[in-house]
Amino acid sequence: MTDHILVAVAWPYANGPLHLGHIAGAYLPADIFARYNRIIGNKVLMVSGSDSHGTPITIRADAENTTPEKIFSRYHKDFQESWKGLNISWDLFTTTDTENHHEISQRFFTNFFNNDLLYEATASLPYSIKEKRYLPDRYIVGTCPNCDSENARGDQCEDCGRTLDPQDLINPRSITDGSVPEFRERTHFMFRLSKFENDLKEWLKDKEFWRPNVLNQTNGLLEQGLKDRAITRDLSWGIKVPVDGWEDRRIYVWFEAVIGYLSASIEWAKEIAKEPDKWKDWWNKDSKSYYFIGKDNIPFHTIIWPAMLMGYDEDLPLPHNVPSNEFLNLESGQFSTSRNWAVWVTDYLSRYDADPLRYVLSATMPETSDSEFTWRDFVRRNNNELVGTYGNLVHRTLTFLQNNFDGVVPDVEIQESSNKLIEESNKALITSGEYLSSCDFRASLRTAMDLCQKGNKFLDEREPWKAIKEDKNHAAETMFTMLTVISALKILFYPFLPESSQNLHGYLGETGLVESNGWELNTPVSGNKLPKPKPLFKKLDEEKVILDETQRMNKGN
RNA sequence: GGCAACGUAGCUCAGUGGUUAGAGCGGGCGCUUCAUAAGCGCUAGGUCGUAGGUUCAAAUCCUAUCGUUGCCA
Repeated sequence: MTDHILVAVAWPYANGPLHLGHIAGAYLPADIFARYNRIIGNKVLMVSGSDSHGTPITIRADAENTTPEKIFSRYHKDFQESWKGLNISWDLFTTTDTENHHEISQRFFTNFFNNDLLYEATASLPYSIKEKRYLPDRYIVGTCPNCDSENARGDQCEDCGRTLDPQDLINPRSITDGSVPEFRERTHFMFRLSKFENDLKEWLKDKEFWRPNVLNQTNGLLEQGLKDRAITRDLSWGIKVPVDGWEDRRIYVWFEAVIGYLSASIEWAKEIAKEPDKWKDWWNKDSKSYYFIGKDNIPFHTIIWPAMLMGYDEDLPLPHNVPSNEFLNLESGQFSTSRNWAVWVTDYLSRYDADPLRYVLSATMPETSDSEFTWRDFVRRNNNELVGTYGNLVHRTLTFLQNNFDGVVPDVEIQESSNKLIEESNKALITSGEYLSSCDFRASLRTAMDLCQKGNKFLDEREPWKAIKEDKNHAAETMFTMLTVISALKILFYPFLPESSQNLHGYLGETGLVESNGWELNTPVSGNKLPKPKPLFKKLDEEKVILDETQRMNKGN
């Protein structure tokens, strides 16, 4: 049966380039999941885009004396390059700065406005007399009332981590000109989030298959009770509030960014599929939507976005699963764009291949707790696991076939002991597929690696390099079995290592794309002559890589 | 301060009530040579953050506490 699967992935904030933490957290698992679903025959729509609004971007633009458009397009370009290099298989990666997205976001706003889901409320907000405008929270700095740090921001103190209001700050001042803001009463629109509490609780009842952190955190928030949220801000960069007299306000980013999942699907239908209604195939109750995000984003996808969907149109499907990941750390520290403690994707790709990174990040994916990327681990996994265990198994098999059988798949009768290994290969495909369906990516990858070890063991036991001298049929039968195992590995590793699998597909004498083969074991065809293979992966010099990369990081690139 | 997740071998991580707690890497020993000196086998190493409790039985459940992380105030 064909399912429609929406793979919705967090919208990266376009105020800095992508680093490995972003990839391990959301983009790689989403891509693995999308590739798996396509190869088993499901209809996948995978969308996201650059989040182009919000104050970090305007702050950066101010600091660099440029425009928000220039900032976000710079990083949008970096994102596009990263996706291409890493083989992230988007159907559409757009931005929130499209006419389409503005229009659909305003449609949500107007719909809520008309259905009494919005109301006006006043709050005391910082106003700059000098600039004659209200300032965003982040534009105010001052002394933290909690820890006395002198550079606390209006939304949060970086030193003690406490969340703040600009009014809490002692000696508040504007970051643009140092002037002291005046606090004035200002009216804004609020979204009646509290109204959806019971419906959300009801919806969550059958979600026991969600990851514990995601489910329990969501339930915890619902137990505490939901609060209505301000939906408009005093900004000039963003989506206009579609109400007369509100021309100088913008819709708050938290509200419009999540709408991107829907607006991007609509854009895809219009611009890419050229069938304007096609998006509906993924936005009805028979489809399933998966939201790949990092743990900092959980409430937006398990409470706010579902509430918005309920409020907007009850026929729209709520998230089926939100397999949020925890965080990836780098060499015992947190990834930090501002402190430049990161491995940037495009920079990585200028020195190394995509598949080793995809492998290492998959093997240490932070599915249940924060995990860690170290260069030593990267090189070791590349050399021992990819090159040594998987790559070498493939290479020793294929070169043996070239050297002793002229590269021709032998014609043999399969023996009992071989059947056992072939059965294992089939079992691996089933088990691994189940893991992928339930978003257990590490476990799926482990299943593939286990089969490699079984293959290596089989070769060692059969010793075809000895058999070839006395009993060529025996060696031939071993090789035929090994070719079968390798073709299973090609499929098992495909969602994780698409490039290597495609190469292996070719070395096994197949033409066309590996994903057209389906998630099943293909028996080699006797008599086929296979091309001369090349190693699937490159071995790296452990000490050299560590030295290089450590220097690079300490220099801050 | 509230909510939530996590804390298990040198390292990275599995393991949610039941025999002597597991894997991969790293260490030690041995075998093998088809292969990118890759592969296979054996072995050492842990009072499962701490303290109580429930149970015939707990890494696994409960309570407290410490630590890390995220969200919220």
